[in-house]
Amino acid sequence: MKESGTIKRIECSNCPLQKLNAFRDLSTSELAFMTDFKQGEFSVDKRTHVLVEFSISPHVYTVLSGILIRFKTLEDGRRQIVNYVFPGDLLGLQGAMHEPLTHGVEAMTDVKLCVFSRDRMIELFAQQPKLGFDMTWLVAKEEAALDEHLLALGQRTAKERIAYLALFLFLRGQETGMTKGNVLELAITQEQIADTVGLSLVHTNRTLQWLRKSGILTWTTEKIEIPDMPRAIDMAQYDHGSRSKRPFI
Amino acid sequence: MKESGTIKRIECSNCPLQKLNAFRDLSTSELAFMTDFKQGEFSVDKRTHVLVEFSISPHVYTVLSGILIRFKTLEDGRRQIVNYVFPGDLLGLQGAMHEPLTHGVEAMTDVKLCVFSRDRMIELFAQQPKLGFDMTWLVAKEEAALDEHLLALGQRTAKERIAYLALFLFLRGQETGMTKGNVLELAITQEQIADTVGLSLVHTNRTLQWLRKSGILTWTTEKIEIPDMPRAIDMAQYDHGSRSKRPFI
DNA sequence: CGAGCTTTTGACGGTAGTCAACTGCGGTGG
DNA sequence: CCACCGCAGTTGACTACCGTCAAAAGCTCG
Repeated sequence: MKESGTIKRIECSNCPLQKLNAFRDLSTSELAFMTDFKQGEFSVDKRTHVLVEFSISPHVYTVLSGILIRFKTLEDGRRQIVNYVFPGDLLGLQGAMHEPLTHGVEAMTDVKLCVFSRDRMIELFAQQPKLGFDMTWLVAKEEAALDEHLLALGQRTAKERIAYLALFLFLRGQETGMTKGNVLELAITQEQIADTVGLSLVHTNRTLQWLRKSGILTWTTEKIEIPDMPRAIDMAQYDHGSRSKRPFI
Repeated sequence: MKESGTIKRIECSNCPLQKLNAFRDLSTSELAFMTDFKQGEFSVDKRTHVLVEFSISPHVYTVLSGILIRFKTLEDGRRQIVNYVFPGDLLGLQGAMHEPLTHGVEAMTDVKLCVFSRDRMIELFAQQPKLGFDMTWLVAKEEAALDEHLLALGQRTAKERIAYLALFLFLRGQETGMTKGNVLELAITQEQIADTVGLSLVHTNRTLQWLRKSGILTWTTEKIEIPDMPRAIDMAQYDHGSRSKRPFI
């Protein structure tokens, strides 16, 4: 559990996310506001714990690059990964101002974050209503993703769940330009997969082998490869849903 | 699947939710704005489908009274109830303006809703930034609840899950003044419970009997009774979390 | 080379799903 | 009036999916 990070400032007008066509364009006024509003950048190494469950954080973040996990734990140590955080997503937006976090966040890859002050959040809503609106939209988008995860955990079988998760990660990676062909390079352990889909490590391993042998998808420690997309979608009962442009902050 | 409803207008300053101490007080300016912003009220009967999955809705709602469920379905008919909607909660806030809904909503009791125009939502953010901020907070609050549900489905056993759900419903009912002592009157079928916790109907039934015989909680068709609260909390590994005042719209 | 982590394999047991039938209750209509 | 129906809850028998325990095999790294 390393601790690391540096703070520096770059122009929002050069924000790398602007280039991705999954995100809407910001006006010059919005860009100017964001450049001022932003406190700086924060680079964290892989495996760093960015936010600690039950602690209080004065910051809100936006992901510039990299992937993180959000998770919750039970007293006896059982852990549930509740979602994966991709570039453009918000981080640490808890209900109230000074409440303890209800989940932890850990970087799965090296990550760059934009840092904002939690206390100044209201300024964004006051001065740039459209950005405030977008923020609500972003949170609502994540809520919709959690609905999907709940559907997976509650109704899908082991094979379906893992195929669903592979597709979910692959497609989100694709949106943010992290895929090459039908493969997403992402270091993930089988224990993390197990903690996401609510299966034991052993059963997760066996299910992964089954999916591999069936030719539907190959999921190794360092990458997800989906050679037979139609069959994967079928196996996962995956609903594409609408993939309109996301707002971003 | 009845269809019913009436539209009428009442003053937001008389909003019954204001009286509950789970909600923050609105300023007179905010109340004035809301009274204008609100399109009217919508009364729906128990069992009515308020929002239909995959359809497009021009409205956003707030719950004045009653309880509803949000659910998603798989093509083969499997259904997952993703959350319960209580007074003060938002309804139908999808990401974009004109995207099809990703979940359906059904009234579990007779319900009164406040109706707002989806297209005019941006006005709320522009004219009452604090309300816009509150709206984001509300969505974030629900997201936190979904995180909890995911933890339950992914990590908890059958007994724990059902105890968790009973507590969750009871406590939310308590917040909104719907409980009497240690009982919440709420008509719910075992099939609905099963579809929430991701267990089969038969196993749900057996688990309910086990919890009843153990004296932890009695959950019948028409009410939830929790005679032994400490043991229920222990069984569910329930984390109270912070119960600060919610914003409301 | 050994330490530690991740993946893999085997054996066994238990929790939970499926199938099917039966009960109890309220509503409806012959 | 009561037979009949539909719905919700309950029960039994059987199955199987998945969890647990344990150990071994691969890997990376110091």
